[in-house]
Amino acid sequence: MPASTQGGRRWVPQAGGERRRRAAGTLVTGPEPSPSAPAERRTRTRSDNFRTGGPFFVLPGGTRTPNPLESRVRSAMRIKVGYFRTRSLRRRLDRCAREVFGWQKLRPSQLAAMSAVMEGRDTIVVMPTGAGKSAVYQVPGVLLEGPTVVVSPLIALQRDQVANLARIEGSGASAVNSAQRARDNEAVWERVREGRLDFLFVSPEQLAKDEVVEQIAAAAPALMVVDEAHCVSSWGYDFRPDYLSLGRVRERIGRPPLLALTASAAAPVRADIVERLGMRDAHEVVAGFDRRNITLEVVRHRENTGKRRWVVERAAAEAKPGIVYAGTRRESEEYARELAALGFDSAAYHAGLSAAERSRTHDRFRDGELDVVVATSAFGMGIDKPNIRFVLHASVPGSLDSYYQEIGRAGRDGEPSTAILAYRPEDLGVQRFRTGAHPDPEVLGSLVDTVREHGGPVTATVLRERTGLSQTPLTSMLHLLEEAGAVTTHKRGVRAVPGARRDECVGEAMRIASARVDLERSRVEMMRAYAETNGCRRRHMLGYFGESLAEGDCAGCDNCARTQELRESPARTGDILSGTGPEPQESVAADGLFPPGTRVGHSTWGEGEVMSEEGDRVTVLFASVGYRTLSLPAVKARGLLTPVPPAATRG
DNA sequence: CGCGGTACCGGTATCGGTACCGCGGTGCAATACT
Repeated sequence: MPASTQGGRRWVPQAGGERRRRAAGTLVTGPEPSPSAPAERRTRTRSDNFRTGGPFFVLPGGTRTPNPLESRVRSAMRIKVGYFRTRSLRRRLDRCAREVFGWQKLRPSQLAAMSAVMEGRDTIVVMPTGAGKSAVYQVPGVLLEGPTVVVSPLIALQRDQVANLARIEGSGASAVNSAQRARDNEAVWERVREGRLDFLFVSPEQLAKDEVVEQIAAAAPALMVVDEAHCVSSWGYDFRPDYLSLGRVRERIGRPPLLALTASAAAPVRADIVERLGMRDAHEVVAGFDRRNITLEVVRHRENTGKRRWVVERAAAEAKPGIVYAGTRRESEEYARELAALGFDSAAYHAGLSAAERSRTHDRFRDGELDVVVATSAFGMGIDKPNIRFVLHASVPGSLDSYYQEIGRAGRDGEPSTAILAYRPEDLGVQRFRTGAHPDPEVLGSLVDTVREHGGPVTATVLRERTGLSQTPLTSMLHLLEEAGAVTTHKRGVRAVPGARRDECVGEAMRIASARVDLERSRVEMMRAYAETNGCRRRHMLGYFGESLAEGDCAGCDNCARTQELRESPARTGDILSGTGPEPQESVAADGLFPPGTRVGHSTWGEGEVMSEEGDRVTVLFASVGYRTLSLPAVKARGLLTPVPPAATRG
């Protein structure tokens, strides 16, 4: 054992700025790294040394011949080697978690994800808030030789993570961003060059700069992490396009394994992340979505004024603290004012407020000085307050992914909490608007012409002036045209692809855009279905994420509570059923003809995957058109869906 | 798509109805200015 066991403690950093990992040298496979040869480091950390023999004998002269014993030998070895490899790897991970981070026990899903990362596999992890997602890169980041690059969407988030890791003795973590002085950023690069940094936090925009990519490449990173990876899919196409270039960045920095982390992503979002980031043979770890201490409730409203009054009253009545999500900035301020008028400590939070005001609200909420924050979707990422008792949506979000993400901020302490949605079908209008319309082929065509006429590379600013388009639609259209092969983006601007046929490219761009808009709209429709279902909301939501819930296993939703109530007091059944309230549906046991995950084919919509079967309806996610819900009797009577053999299985 | 604000009109009302218009969410980084 090395000297690091002195004093009964391992992992103590040696004096003189020596890296902690050297003190714990036994945990690193292979010889000590030589500071003069940084590029060699990464190769030793992979588990190649565990690989077993190949399927060929190499004969003298270099000819290969199939190994007749190969399959038998290999399968026998795989069992043994695989077992020991897994066991020793897990022991290392467990030990590091315990001794470095002080976590007594890792969850099986955390271990599975970490093991995949340590083996050098591309991995996508979907874990609900509070399940320890960060640990999945932190532990391997300490064990692997070479820095870990973490792509994080918000500077505030980078700060939190750096501060978090700073508490770990001897671990080096820093961020590079525009909020820091140039001198401080340079000091970080200095530490990267000297190999004294374990974790480097950057935004996707930083990675759009050549000098940043080059410096990272020179450091031979061992792992690239994309935190809050749903941003790739939700922001990449229009709002923050640099998210779509992360796959290319990964190639340029030496193609380290890639780990994507998110709290909320249904099947099409996961598939989009994997594709956009260029992940190969991605290992998928999806932990349970069911947050059993959160009760689900939807209250339907007809009138807007009635709904607004109800929202204020409900927020006032709920146990504090809580978050109210509003659909617009203006509404968030109005609700905050009304709650304040009732004597509550409340504040609005949205992107239109000054940075100072936002961070003050954030801090006051964290420190328990606020009862309620009324926010737009700007509030959320990086909120890890454990005791949020309710999340009340005053307006319906644009997808169940967003909704799940937002209500997931409640009850991280495991105590009972409530997620309430004040639902008006009209509110879906603004969400449909936000999904974007099908682009106008004439606008696309003239954009191509404008780029062509310019000759050389043209910047987005110039294009905005020439076309009169604002940033978001322009970015979205340029991406479409790039995907369609009409233009390319360079450091210095957009350039036309020589020889590309204008009308064909516009047609192709229209096709891509239509598919995307259709998918987005079908996601809005899935949100509607959740709000309007008479069945178990929990089962409905879990089904959306591809998880099934046994009959009667709901941990609390308004519809199940209502059904229960009916069962216990049948005398009232008649009243309620004939009344004007929502009709409680007798839950019909699904007949299991199309269990979630089944691949099916449809004559018009092509291939799809069954998401959920509920009552007499089956919801299928089609590659071409997004989500569609079909009536089971019709499916059966007309043979609408045919089973398709599985294309690929989840890892 | 739906909402709120404004202009306009009828017929002469610090009114009431209607038509129309503009707006709606998310952040990085770099730049110009104090």
